[in-house]
Amino acid sequence: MPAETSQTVVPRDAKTVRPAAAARPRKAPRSRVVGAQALPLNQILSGDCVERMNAMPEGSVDMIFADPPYNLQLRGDLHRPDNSKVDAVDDAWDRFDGFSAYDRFSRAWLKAARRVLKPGGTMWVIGSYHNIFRVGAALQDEGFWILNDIVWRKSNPMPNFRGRRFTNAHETLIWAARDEGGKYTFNYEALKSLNDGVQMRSDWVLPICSGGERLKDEAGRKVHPTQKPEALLHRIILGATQPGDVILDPFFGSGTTGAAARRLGRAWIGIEREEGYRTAAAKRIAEVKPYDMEALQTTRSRRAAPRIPFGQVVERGMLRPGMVLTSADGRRKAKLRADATLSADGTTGSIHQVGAAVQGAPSCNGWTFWHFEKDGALVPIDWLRQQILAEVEA
Amino acid sequence: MPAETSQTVVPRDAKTVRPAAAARPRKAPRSRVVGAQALPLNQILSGDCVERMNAMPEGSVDMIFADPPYNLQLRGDLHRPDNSKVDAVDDAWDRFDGFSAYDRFSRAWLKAARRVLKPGGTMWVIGSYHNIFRVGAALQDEGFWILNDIVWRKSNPMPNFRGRRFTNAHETLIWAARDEGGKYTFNYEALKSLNDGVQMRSDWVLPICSGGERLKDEAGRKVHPTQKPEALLHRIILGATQPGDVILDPFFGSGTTGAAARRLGRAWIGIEREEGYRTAAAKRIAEVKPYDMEALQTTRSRRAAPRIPFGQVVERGMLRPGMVLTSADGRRKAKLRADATLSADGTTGSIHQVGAAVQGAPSCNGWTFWHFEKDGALVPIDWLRQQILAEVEA
DNA sequence: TTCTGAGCTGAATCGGTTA
DNA sequence: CTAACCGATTCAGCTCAGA
Repeated sequence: MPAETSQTVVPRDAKTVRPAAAARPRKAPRSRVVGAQALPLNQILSGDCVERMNAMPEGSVDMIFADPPYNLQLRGDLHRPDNSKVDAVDDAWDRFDGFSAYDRFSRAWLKAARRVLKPGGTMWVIGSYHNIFRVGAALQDEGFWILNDIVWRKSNPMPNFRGRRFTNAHETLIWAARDEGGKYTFNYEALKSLNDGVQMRSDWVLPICSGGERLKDEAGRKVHPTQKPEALLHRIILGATQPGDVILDPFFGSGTTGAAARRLGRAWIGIEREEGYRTAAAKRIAEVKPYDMEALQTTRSRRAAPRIPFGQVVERGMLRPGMVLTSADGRRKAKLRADATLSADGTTGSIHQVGAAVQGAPSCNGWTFWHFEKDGALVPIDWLRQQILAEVEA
Repeated sequence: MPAETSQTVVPRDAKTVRPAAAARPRKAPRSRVVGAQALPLNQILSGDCVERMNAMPEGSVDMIFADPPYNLQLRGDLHRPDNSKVDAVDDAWDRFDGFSAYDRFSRAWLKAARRVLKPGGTMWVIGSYHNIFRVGAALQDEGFWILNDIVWRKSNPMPNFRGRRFTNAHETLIWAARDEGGKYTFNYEALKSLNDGVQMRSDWVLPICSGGERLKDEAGRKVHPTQKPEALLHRIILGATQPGDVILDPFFGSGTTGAAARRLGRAWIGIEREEGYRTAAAKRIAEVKPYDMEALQTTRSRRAAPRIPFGQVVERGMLRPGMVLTSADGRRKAKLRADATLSADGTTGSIHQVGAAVQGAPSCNGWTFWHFEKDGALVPIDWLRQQILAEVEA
């Protein structure tokens, strides 16, 4: 793709982006005139998102997805235990001069975003604990009405290498209506069928964006440090918009919103300051093949079988720290501790480790080896796991 | 339990609450004097939590768990599809006049809470999307340093009856240190054990409080509208405090924090305005049987083990100066000198420095990198340290 | 062609002690 | 206070080389 001379980037085949709603024209227009101003559809606008949004007609957009800078405030380098260096987010666009500067930034773009939303429009914002509380409070102050907060539980997050905190395994999304009482779009049935027939919950398990989906440059480096998975946008767009709706992303980045919107037959508008991101996003979106409407019906999410750690049995009070577990024949004994480890014969460790140790065996399935007394009989602790499993699955 | 005449509620057997740290007195005191003021331990204080906290000594509490009112502002009643009425949270204490009143309330109690925290203390706050963004922003403004946000994913949430939103299936906790850079308690290994040997993530799956754990009055009505499950507090207390630490809960409610603290051998202080809750909580906590001391011994991290200098290994003659140490694959070699330094490739220094140098790595744990030959096999020199440790510990 | 193991990577506010 | 130094710390999933 040649260097851009105009201010906006238009995918080569923008004309084939066809909103699917019957009432829409067959050929998607490059712009839709609303009031005196034109609405630039299926294009990536350059420049500052507040200025760009303020130049757009009021009340013209059905949904906004925003992935603003997180204000991470990282200090030094971080190395993995194998001494390799973590490629952290250190871009200039993520640096702010303290909370108040970040708050001013947030209020400015939120105000502009709210102005361009239709009365029944909704907004999605994603963030982490570094910024999401400030953004959430600011959007409430601006008059948005929160409908849900959604947790994106990452199936494959980066671990905590130093062992000083919990693995940061999720990000938070806020779904908000422009106004309290607004008649927003929520495709309850579509999401329910996406979720194997049970209503969609506020926690979504999805992998991070990696593999073939992750945009790379010629040298194999990631194009954007925080590219979002298209599956996340798929669920958001499917649940909160109708085919043909206009979706605006003021922090367009690698263009995931545009790619998912095009695939799902929605119109989109991106705003992005960095030319490199605009170029990569335009190329990416141009290569997207929109789904047949029919294909939308068949999408299903996989649900992995949950793993139940032994610790849950203890936390839930099903076994009491201090009590003694025994083997089936009652000859081996071990004492349960509050962190769900066992201690016996001077060794401590997991149910599996201690089970192996007391037998002098190389390995052991502690779930079936260790028993507790219930109503006068010895019952394997695996019975307790089955109770939890049945509850979690239900 | 009789109606209270005094201002505080003391469980009948408060004297048996015994902090487990060796340095503590055998009988837990009703109060601990710090400076000029007394710290009321294992008691439920009445009245306003801000006033009560301000009457406590500064820097006297190890951990705070706070479950503030959620500011739900429900409009009208909520009915299930079968027309039964949902017993919603609509108590007077949960209504605030708009966001600014709630923010003033939040800042007041956060400021008071931060004052009573020890320098290395941490605070946990739980909330939902109605209030957590405001509380999170306020605590950042007050100087708290967020360590993690944690998602409590409910395995059995109340479904969304109207089909207009996602099932609200989680609540959010914020874990924050009093100050940036504070040396907080985090029992990494204990939590890892609790999670089957993999590090604990920021998303926790736990059932809501129901069944026998849920406090009911004589008529079978729930005593408190938002009683938290004890499993949640078990994990928090086990992970973020030591036995004998003082845990404060300024919104004590049904006393889950006190019950879990007592069970886990921690001292606790509750503050609660409503007499009915105080009475129920005191009765509940009095019935809690603390775990054995032995069960409270949790898996210790290597960080907490006494430090053995490598020089001791040489001094004791376990390794002989002049011999050659190698990496696990045998490719890197270094010669041991009498002052317990190594020399290789022209560089000399500690086991760590030379290990890093021969690999060209930024750092290296020499204990696990360097090996010596024992009975024909390569053994890491850390094995020798373990021998000394076992001897020192015994 | 298919399997296996080594290697790499991801929005990260990721030490503590002694001199 | 800073600086030096010790030494603790990772999970899931994809890619690719080699069998």
